[in-house]
This record gives sequence, C-alpha cells and structure tokens, in this order.
Amino acid sequence: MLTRGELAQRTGVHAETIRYYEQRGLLPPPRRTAAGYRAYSETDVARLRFIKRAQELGFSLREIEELLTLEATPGASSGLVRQRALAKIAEIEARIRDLTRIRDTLRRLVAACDGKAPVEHCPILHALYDDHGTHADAKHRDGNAHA
Amino acid sequence: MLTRGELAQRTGVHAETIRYYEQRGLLPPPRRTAAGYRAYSETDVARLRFIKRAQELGFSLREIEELLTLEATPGASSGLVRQRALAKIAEIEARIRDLTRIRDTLRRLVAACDGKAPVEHCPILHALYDDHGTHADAKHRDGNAHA
DNA sequence: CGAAACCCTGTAGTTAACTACAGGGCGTAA
DNA sequence: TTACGCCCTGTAGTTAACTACAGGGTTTCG
Repeated sequence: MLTRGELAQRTGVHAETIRYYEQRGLLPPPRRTAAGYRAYSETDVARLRFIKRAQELGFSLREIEELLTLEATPGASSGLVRQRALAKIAEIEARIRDLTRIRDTLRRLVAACDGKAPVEHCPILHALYDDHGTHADAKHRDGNAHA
Repeated sequence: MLTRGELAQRTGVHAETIRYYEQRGLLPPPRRTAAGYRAYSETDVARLRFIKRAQELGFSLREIEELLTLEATPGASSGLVRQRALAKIAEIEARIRDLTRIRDTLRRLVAACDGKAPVEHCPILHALYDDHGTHADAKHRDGNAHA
C-alpha cells in the first residue's frame, strides 16, 4: 500500500496531479487508512503509467478516459481502441502537414532576406504586412508549442 | 477613421480582441472621438494584419510584440528578424520530429492489432500499460491540437 | 423621438492540465 | 514531546489567447 506521495514518486506524477486525476475520474477513489490517508496499490501504479504513456502518444485526458472506459467495458472489442488510434494518427498527420506548410513559408521568407539591410527594409517584415500568396491555415496556428 | 467594429470587420479580428491587443500593448492606444470612441486608421489595419499573419506563421503574441518592437527600433538591422524566423523554423522542425515519432509509435501499435480480439487482449492497451522501448518525448505531448 | 445597434469600462469566464496555497490533522524519530 | 514532514480538504492561481457580460452612454435610421 502506497501513500499519495509514494505513488507520485513511483510514477513521476506530481502528488497534486494524482488528486486532480481522482477528481476528474481518471483514477478510482482509493481506499483510505483509518486516518483518512489515501492507500494505493500496484494497480494504481499501472493505471497512472497508462495515463502517462497515452499522454505521450498525444491523447488528451478526455480521450484517455474514454480508452479506460472502453477497457472496462466487458463486451467491447479491441477494434474500438484501434479506431481511436487510427483517428489520432490522422490528427497528428494533419498537424504535421500544417506545420510543414508554415515552415516552408518561413523558409521562403528567410531566403529573401540577407539580414544586412536596415530593419525598415526587411523583406520578412514586409511580407508579414502585405500578405498574399502563402496560406498558412489560421485555425491551427501553434508552431509555438516549444516556446 | 474607423470605429472598433469597423476595424474588426476589415481585419477579421473580433472587436473584443482589438481591445485585448491594446491592453497587451500590441496595438497603440488610438485617438478618440469627442464621445470617447476609438478612432482607427489604415495604419492600424496594417498592424492588425501583420499580427494575424505572424500568428499564422506560428509566432506567439509575445514574439510578435518583439518583432514589432524590433521594427520600431531605428538602428536595428533585419538580421535580428531573420534570426527569429530561423529560430522559429527550428522550433517547428523539432515539433514535426516529435509528432512524427509519436505517429510512428502509434502506427506500430495499430499494426499489432487486428481489431477483433476482445478488448482485454488489445495489444494497444497492453502496450500502454507496459511501456518500454518507444520514447515519445513527454515534454511536447500535444498531438491533440486539432481536437 | 424612439429603438436598435453600436460604443465605453471593468471584470469574469473559457480551455487544458495542472500546480499552489491555506489551515488543519497525523506519524515518526530524536 | 515536539518538531518536521507528510497527509487531508477546498479553493484559487497558472498559461495563452481570447470571449463574454453587465451596466451604462451614443449614434443613426425611420
């Protein structure tokens, strides 16, 4: 039996996050000690690791919840899980296409700039004002995920 | 001279967003009519379009602010703008690499699954529990941008 | 002149996924 | 026994970029 802090250490998930997951329904309410402390088991360790790994694969907590629900559904076939994975792959590929298009536009702008002119004549800045031509999809702007 | 609503229509930026940009310092405080209404000019139209376009290219509002500041700096050379564009390209490429890795992992999982087994034997779910091997970078998990 | 449509301000809510904090209880080691 | 660290709860703050709303003034059209 593990305390919340121990579970946190075992899984690399912040202790407060564990409480948050419980609230969200991602973790079942654990048993409690006489003093009211949460008492976790190895099952909880596995479940938390599942959550972490699915997150790394680009699933949102909401989607992970669905995956977990699916898993707990007796009659379900693994085709549903497969479907969700395929949908996620499609999403990721669309995202990659967006980013590639943005990068290419940026590359073209950089190519037009020798970096030596005074900033007032910077072709990159000018392109930004003029627009026309290149159409990065405004709906998915977020090349910024690293910043 | 344009009202806030007119500027919004001209640029496709929500009227409230214009006020927000002013607060953030992305748009200079405009002149006011006798009644206190904001009065915008073509310069503001251009500036807002700059902001939109830079956003589409993956720049955050904070970065756009820097770009705009740079532009207003008399002695600056366009090399600085070029540098920022190059840095952004690098960011985007790193993001693409992350997403590609995630997609490949997902593809491998899907390939291992015929979708017919009961969900308890789903190899995708099992892989999620077991971890090991594939290492999608946890720091940039967000294949979810489309959801 | 009156109603609709717009503008003003300040503030609060939205999304996702946490993370922190206040105020109190418990458990253990010197 | 007391001090320190961990646990409890509920709630509020964080980030980014908006978006909405309340309660009021203004402008314009018919």
